[in-house]
Amino acid sequence: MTGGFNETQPIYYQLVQKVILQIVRGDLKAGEKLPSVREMGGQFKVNPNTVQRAYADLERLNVVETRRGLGTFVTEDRNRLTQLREQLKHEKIDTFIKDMQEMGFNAREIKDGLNEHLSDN
Amino acid sequence: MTGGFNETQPIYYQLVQKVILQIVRGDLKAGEKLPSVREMGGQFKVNPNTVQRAYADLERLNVVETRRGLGTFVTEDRNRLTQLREQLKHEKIDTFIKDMQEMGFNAREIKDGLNEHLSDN
Amino acid sequence: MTGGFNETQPIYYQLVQKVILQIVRGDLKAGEKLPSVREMGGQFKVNPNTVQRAYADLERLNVVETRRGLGTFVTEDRNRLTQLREQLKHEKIDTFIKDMQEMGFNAREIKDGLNEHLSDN
Amino acid sequence: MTGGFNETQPIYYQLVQKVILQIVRGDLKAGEKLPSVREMGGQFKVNPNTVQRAYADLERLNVVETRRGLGTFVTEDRNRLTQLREQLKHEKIDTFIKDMQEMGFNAREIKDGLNEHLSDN
DNA sequence: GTGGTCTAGACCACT
DNA sequence: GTGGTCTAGACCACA
Repeated sequence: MTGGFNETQPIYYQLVQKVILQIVRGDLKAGEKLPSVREMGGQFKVNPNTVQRAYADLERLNVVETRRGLGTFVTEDRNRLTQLREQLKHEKIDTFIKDMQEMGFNAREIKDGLNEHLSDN
Repeated sequence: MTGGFNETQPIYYQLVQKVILQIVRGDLKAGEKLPSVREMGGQFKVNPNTVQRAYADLERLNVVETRRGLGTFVTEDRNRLTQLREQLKHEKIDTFIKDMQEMGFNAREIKDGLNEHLSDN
Repeated sequence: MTGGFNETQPIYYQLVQKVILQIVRGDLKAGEKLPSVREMGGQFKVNPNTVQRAYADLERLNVVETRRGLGTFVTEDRNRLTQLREQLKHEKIDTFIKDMQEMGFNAREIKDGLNEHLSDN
Repeated sequence: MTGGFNETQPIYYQLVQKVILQIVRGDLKAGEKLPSVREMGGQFKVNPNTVQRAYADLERLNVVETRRGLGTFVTEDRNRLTQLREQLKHEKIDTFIKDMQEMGFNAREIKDGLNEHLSDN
């Protein structure tokens, strides 16, 4: 609504996903500082409280750490970060396979379909 | 996905997906009658208004037809149904590949990851 | 500040503790409905959003469940509830012992001290 | 305790507790000099103002004395120190018993639970 | 009426 | 300036 956000998911949750994606891609590295809640709020035309909520969720996931008066930082725990990447990869693949099988496609069709699309690029 | 979030998708949208899935799987065949709005409302403990909205969306997608006084039926247009199946397959695969690439995985890793998971079964 | 709350702990957290205590005592039983966020907000002279935050935390702890449009309920999972009671008991005892030992008291002194106080009642 | 909350206690208060603990344990003896405000500030990565406030509280409790130009010292009043130890012991035990009883445990359960944990060591 | 999300604006502790 | 908490008030989907 406000700044290029999808409608059905809550904004704070989209922010969570966005940051996780940046970390998994390596755009945000271990120990790196995230924008302040006010900065990111301005950037995405969103209330700082909404960003705050996203950061709180990220902290709950042990993906970021906040240091009082200093800011919010990607965790220094590199194990957590590689674990996160693997976890997301497996989840993504699992739900993809499950969805395809639910639609009635077998392993052969899934692989072939994937190969077609990958050679498109 | 990663945390304990409520399902954020609107219920009517979940119903749309559910019906489409049943059609694609062949559980609901061309011309077959869908449960009435009330029936399905009772079955899923959902307000009939919500079911109504889902059926309206399905009609907009040319997947079902409503016949006044008779009920709602899967379209007789079998081309539309096979087309639907192909369309969903391609969409699913496309977004899967896009998501994986966004996370920084290349074609090789995607294929390998998929093969691992498929051989699990 | 507003309604009989301790100063150093955030209000939402005090609410979390309060509800957990009521559950552990058995004042709130499995499946029982909690007051609505607006009700409890009025009762404790606190903003409904603050209550909302407390309820969200309780849900994260698998202690309550919310049902859309219906309200917030103590979980039906009785195992979780007895587990919670045991967990709190052990945590309480552990930190008590740890604190006493840090202050330089040995097991004998801790037991004796406790017995004195218990016979006071 | 039960969830992943930030430490909500003010830092100055944590310092007060820390010093009192050292005194009660005997790590800091009657008349002994405490680290200067700056030293302790550096040691715990805390603003000297915060340490200052902690020392002021300790002085109010008649646990330390500040001598201008010399520094801050544990009181020479040994009676005050033994009294402090007893006082803390009783407070600790009292609130422990009160908390356990609030959670619905009776004297028997409290004693038994304590004995289990003490024999663990 | 019920919970869920969001905004605007405020105050606090800490650096 | 930074995150953390809280309020007041609004809108939404759901029952």
